[in-house]
Order: sequence, then structure tokens, then C-alpha cells
Amino acid sequence: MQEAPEILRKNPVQKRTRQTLDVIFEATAQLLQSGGGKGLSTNAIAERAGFSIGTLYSYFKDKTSLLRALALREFARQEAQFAEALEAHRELGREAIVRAAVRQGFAPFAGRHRVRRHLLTLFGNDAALQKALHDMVDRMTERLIAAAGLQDDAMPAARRYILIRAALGPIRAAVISEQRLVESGELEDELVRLLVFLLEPEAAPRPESPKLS
Amino acid sequence: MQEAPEILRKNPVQKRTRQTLDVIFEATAQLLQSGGGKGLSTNAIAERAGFSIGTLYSYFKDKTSLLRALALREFARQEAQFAEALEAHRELGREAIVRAAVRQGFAPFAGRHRVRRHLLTLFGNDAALQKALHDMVDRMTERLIAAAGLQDDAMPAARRYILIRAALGPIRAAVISEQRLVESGELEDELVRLLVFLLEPEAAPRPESPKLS
Amino acid sequence: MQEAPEILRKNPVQKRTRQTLDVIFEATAQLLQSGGGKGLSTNAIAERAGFSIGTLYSYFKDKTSLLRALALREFARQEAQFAEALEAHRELGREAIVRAAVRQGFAPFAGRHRVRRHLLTLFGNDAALQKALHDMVDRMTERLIAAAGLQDDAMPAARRYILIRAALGPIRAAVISEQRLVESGELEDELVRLLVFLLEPEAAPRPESPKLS
Amino acid sequence: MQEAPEILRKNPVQKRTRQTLDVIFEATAQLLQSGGGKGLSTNAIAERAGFSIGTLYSYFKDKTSLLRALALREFARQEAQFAEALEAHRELGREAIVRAAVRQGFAPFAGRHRVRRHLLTLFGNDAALQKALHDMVDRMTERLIAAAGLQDDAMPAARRYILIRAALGPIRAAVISEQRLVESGELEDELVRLLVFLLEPEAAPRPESPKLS
DNA sequence: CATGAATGAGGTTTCATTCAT
DNA sequence: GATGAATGAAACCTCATTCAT
Repeated sequence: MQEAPEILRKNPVQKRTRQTLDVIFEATAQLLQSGGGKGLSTNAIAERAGFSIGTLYSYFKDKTSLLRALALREFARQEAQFAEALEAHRELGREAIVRAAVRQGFAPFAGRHRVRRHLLTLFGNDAALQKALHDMVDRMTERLIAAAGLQDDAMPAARRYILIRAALGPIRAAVISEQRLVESGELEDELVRLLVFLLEPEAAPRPESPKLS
Repeated sequence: MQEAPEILRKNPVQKRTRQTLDVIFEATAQLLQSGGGKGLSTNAIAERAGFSIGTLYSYFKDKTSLLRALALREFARQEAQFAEALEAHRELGREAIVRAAVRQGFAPFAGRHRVRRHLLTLFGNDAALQKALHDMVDRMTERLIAAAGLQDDAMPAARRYILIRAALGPIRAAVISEQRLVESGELEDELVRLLVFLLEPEAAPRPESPKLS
Repeated sequence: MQEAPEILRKNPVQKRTRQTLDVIFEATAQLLQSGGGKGLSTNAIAERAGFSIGTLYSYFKDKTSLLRALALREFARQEAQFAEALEAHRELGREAIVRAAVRQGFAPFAGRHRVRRHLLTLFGNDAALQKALHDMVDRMTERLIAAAGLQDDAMPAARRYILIRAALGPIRAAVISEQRLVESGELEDELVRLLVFLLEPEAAPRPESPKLS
Repeated sequence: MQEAPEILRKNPVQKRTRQTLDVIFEATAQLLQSGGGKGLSTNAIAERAGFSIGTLYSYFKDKTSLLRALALREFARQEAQFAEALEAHRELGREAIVRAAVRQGFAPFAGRHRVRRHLLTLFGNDAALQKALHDMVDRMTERLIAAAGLQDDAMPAARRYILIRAALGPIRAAVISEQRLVESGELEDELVRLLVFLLEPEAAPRPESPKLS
């Protein structure tokens, strides 16, 4: 059941190889964006990319490899953009930083939210990919905490776990079917308020409401 | 020329029909749980259910109809359980109610989290299904707000939108790959804290930190 | 390969049986007219007729039997109408009779030309049906010759063979795709002229090769 | 969203492609001739042709396309042969030319009359195909008129319409079930007489028999 | 190396027919 | 007798993958 870890069949260091890969990835993303899971055949990808199907198979050992590689690339790009966004607002105070993070959360959905959704969909079962995604969110979380000026260990693990993930669900749902809240900025405001609350060091740990079980 | 919006081809009021449907749904859910979206063929469903493929098609006009019906059924069941859980804790105070809601959020993942995930992904593009889901979450939100003893209109729309959705993402992610946080209850505590915060009537709208921008 | 000559499973003498058959035939004809060969399933026929599929199979041993019986019925009806039309113009002279015949040739296409075409299509290979059709045209031919006041044997066999068949092709073609010629009556005039020519006793044709007989 | 009107998926200019197409067409024709419309499955065609089913579908987008292409090919071939036959008898006088035309009318039924009949019936509903056929007969008509030495406009439209079509019906019927008349040549003689009559310039337009309605 | 024709397992769906109720 | 749920062979078609050129 274990997949051999080899994904690419060629060394992408070669410049020509890298360009070819870009073309293939772009073609795949376009088909994913326009047609969804349906119609995403290797033959269609090859045709859209302008290569022969045989060439495609000289770069990827099978269809899954291609998609996995695309997914990893997209995630990495997103992580980089997130880090960049935080960096750009580093000096403007916690709320500004959080707002930048939230705003960046909406970004990937700008032109291609279907690409991401389909990739997530396609690999819902792929443990390795899930792990990669998970780790990525963890790294983003740490970055956000640091940028907000907190000690990493000042925050309980479960709260760290929630920090970014609490925002992702609403963002995705709203982009798909509640454009009004997105465009008015109301949703952004609420998510900022939410994250700021989570980042707040606990004043005094709720002495008034003992847990009863 | 006109497409009938019907999903079922037979009237499920008949006892025999209902039983057959249950068997088909159960078989589908099992295959979804064990095998995932791939390999979920109508023939496999029929075989697992112990009916012939023809029977299956006498109940559903095509594969999509079957899956859609299953999705609607699962969602409805979940909504009912949610309402029930709230009702059972109605007298125990806001935090208890919220805790019940969060706990109920974990429940559907108990034995079959893959079933739900696959259904969600299979219909990621289906506008009608998305609408149904969306409406369901809205209804659950209203119920939670009422149970918590708030006036429905005391809460900004965007915050209502977030209320439940902020919890769903972390729950799903954690169930899949962070069992430890789930089992220790830490995650539950954090989510409860989060929802309680969102339900809090804004004491005095942060007079100490005016938004500058 | 030979089909047992039994077509009906029940004795149509019974009044109730005859009515049921009429309903089934009518339903079949409607489906044939509206949907063509596609969608003409036994289940659809039964549903349209308001009977259960089982009942249908108690009247006909299989689908082919049903269609064959319908075809025979339609042909017989057409033959009867043809005879009637000739009879009604018997006293008006040869041309009037021929014109009545031609006009009657167009008639079956009035409301249901698809029914006939599909039936012909479906049994293009059925030798028995073809024979029945053939015999029917022969009978119609004899009737026309008699009505026109000729001795049956005054006409060569090949010409008799042609007499009606020469008109059928143009009629069918024109009804399908040359409505203008049909509606203006030009086509009718030409076909009348053609049949009158064929019915003409050879005056003294081809004087260079006198047929003595 | 738009349907491409293409029939072939590959460019038949390539020699290999053309050969493959010929093989597929030939296999289809054989099955049509021997088995008829029933049992003509794409799998059977592929097997008979010696290709895999996938190859067949790489040439034609679906079964209908394949059959349509075959029909067009057969019709074109027939038209060419008809023109050729007329040309070969151009110098021999009107009756000889007409006889050549009639004889050519029997020709396609020589070895494969079922192929043509099945193709005709399969596309009885296909407007485009009917149009093509119709146009073909019109072209053949014009050719015959010209070869017979008449001015095209010397003949009423309705008579031109009839000219060839009056012969087609009897030919088809006779080939199927009246071989004797075919073999003795009697039928040919009668059809020649019929066409010659239709080609005759009207001596004097029937002044003696006014139309009475 | 690139190409793309060819492969064929396997997916979805239809529908004539049976038979227990 | 009537019913209609159930059957399952068989049809159409897709698409990941191979390999001769």
C-alpha cells in the first residue's frame, strides 16, 4: 500500500524540465478550476499543456503523482504568501497583523478557489498529504504567534491548534455562498476579533465558572 | 423536456421501500467509510446491499441521486441529534449548553467520519446541496443562540455566521489527525471557551482600543 | 428460429380483453409517435396504458409480439380506409378514383406518420411481417385496378407491382421534408398523372414493336 | 457548451487513419448485413474490426457518429456510381440512359441491401441525414434530366421530385421479396417505361380532362 | 526522447422478463 | 388474475496507461 516516495521522474533542477512542469501544473490547475474533478483526465491535461500524453508520463509515474505534486506546490505557495503578508505588517501592531493574516486567508480563493478545494478533496484520504497540510498550518500558526509578539509556549496546545483553523472554515463557506458578508468586510472584522481574543493572554483563568463536568 | 426535481423514484412511505432504502444507504455508507470516493461503484453498492444493480436503479435515477439522498439523510440526522443535545441540556446554563453543542459536533465523526467527509467533497460543487448544508448550519446556529438565552438579533450577522463554523474546521482536522487533543478534552475546552466568547453580549465595545485605520 | 404462430395469449373475443388491447395499442402508438424507437420500453408502455407490466405480459408473450400485433392492426386499418375511399368515388370516373387513392396515400401521415415509419423500421427484417405488408399492397392494387374499370389480367404483373408502390416512396419523402409540394397539391397532381398513365391500356404504344398477343 | 459538428475525431488524411476507418466501416457494414440493427453493438464492431473498443471511440465520439459517417459514405459512393453509369451511356439515347439509371438503382442491393436499409431506418429520425439524402436524390435527378437531353426547367418541380423517387420504392420492395420480377427483367422494363413517360415533354396539357376537384 | 494510437478493464445505466405476493 | 419489485445480461463509453515508431 505504501507509495514509493519518488514523485518526480526527472530532476527539476534542469531549467527546461522546470518550465515543462510549470506548464503541466498550470494546465492541470486550469482544468481543475473550470471543470472540477470531472473531465480532469491525463489526456486532457496533456492536450491543454501542449504535450503528448507520453511526455506527461515521462515526468510523472501516474496521475496521482502529478496531482500530489501540484498540491504540494500550491500549499507551499500559499504558505510563502502568508509569511510574506505577516512580515509586511510586522510593525503595525497585533490587530493589523491579525487582519493581514485573515485577509491573506481569503486570498487563495480570489481566482482559483476551486483548484484548492478540489485538491483538498482529491487527497482527503491521502495520509501523507494530510500530514503535509497539517504541518503547514502548524508552521503558519507559529509564525502568527511570533508576529503577534507572544511567547510560543504561553499558549495552550489546543488553542494553538484552533487559532488558524477556526478561521478557515468560515472563510471557505463564506466565499462559496455568502459573498455579501465577505465584501462588506463584516466577516473580516469578526474573524479579526476572534483571533485577537484567542491571542490574548488569559487575564485571570475564569475563577467564576468552575467546570462541573 | 423538463427535469423533475424528484430524487427518489418510489414513495418511501411504504414499509418495504423504506427498508430497502435503508439497506442501500447503509451499504453506501460502509463503502464510503472503508474505501472512499474511489471505487465506490454502483455495482459495488448493489452487491454490498444484497440487491441487484437494477433494483438500485429502480430507487434512484442515477448514482448522483443516490449519493445526494444519502447526504441529505445524514445531514438531517445530524441536525436532529444536535437539536436533541441542546434540548437535553437546556436547564444547565450557557456553558453546559455550549459544551453539549461542541461535543455533539464531534459525534458524527465517532464511527464514520469518512462518510461525511466524502459526501461533503463529492458535492463540493453541487450548489443545491451546498445550500441545504448552509441552511442547516444556519438553523443550528439559531437554535444554539436561543438555547443560550440570547435574543437572536442581539448578535451581528457575521458573528452568527461564524458561531458554529469556527468550531467545525478544528473539529474535523483534529479528528483526522490529532486524536490526542480530542481524547484529552483540551480541544473541547478551548472550543467551548471560543463559543462562549462569541455568545457574550459585547460588554462595552472595547472602548480602550479604538480602531484607527 | 421460427416463431410459434401464437401472438396473443388471450382470446380477443372477450369484450374486456379487446378493450384492454386497444388501450395497450394506443399507448404504444403514442409512445412511438412522440418518442420514436427510443424510450419505447415495455415498462413505459405498461405505465402509459395504466396497466402493470405483468398484465401486459399476460397479453403478449414478449415485446416483439406486441409490436407485431400493433403493426398488423395498423396495416389492416389502413387497408380498410383505402377500400372505403375507393368505394366512395366509384362513380366519378377513373381520375377521381385515382385521386382518391393518392389522397388516401397521404392520409396515414396526417397525425401519426412516425408510428407507421417506426413500425416499418422495426420489422424491416421480419419476413412474416414483410409478407403481410406485401400482400396488403397487392390487395390494394387489385382493388384499385377493379375500381378503375380494368380487367385485372389486362395489365402485366410488373406493372401491377409498380402501380401503388411508385406512389408510396414520393409520398413518404415529401411528407417528411417537402411540405410545400404536398400542400400546394402539385405533388398530388403529378402522382395522379402517373397512376393514370400506368392504368392506361397500352393504346398502340411503340408502333415499331407491336405486341400481338 | 457548444456541440462541435465534427463527426470524425481524427483527420482522415493520414494514410493509417484512413485504413483504420475503412476496416471499421467494413466491419460495421458486415454486421449490419448479417445481423441487422439488433445486436449491432460497438463492442461487436470493434471485435469484428480487430481493434479494441477504445480505438473505435478514438475515431468516433459515439455510436451514432460512426453510423452516420458510414451512411454518408455509402450514399456518396452510390451517387458516384450513379453518375458514372449515366456517363457511360451518354451517347446511346434516352431510353438507354434511363435503363442504365434504373439498373444502377438495383445495384446497391446486389450484395448488401440490408446495409442500406438498416442505415435508412436507423436515421429515419435524423433530420440532417434525411436532408443529405434528399439533396443527393435531387442531384441525381438533375443529372438524369441533363443526360436525357432535357432542359432542367422544362419540367415541373413536382415531377422532378417524383422522377427518381417513384422508382426507388418498387426497387426496394422487389429486391426484398419479389426476386422473380427482378431477375426476369420485367420490372426493369416497366420502370424504364415509367421514367421515359415522366421525362416526355408534355404533348398537350390534357385539355380534354379538366380537373373537377 | 517525444509521440499518440491503441489498449481494455471497468464504470454507469437500460430494459425485457420473471415470479412471489 | 393482477401486480410491480426484483433481476441481471448487455449496452455504451471513459480514461489511465503502455509501447512501437
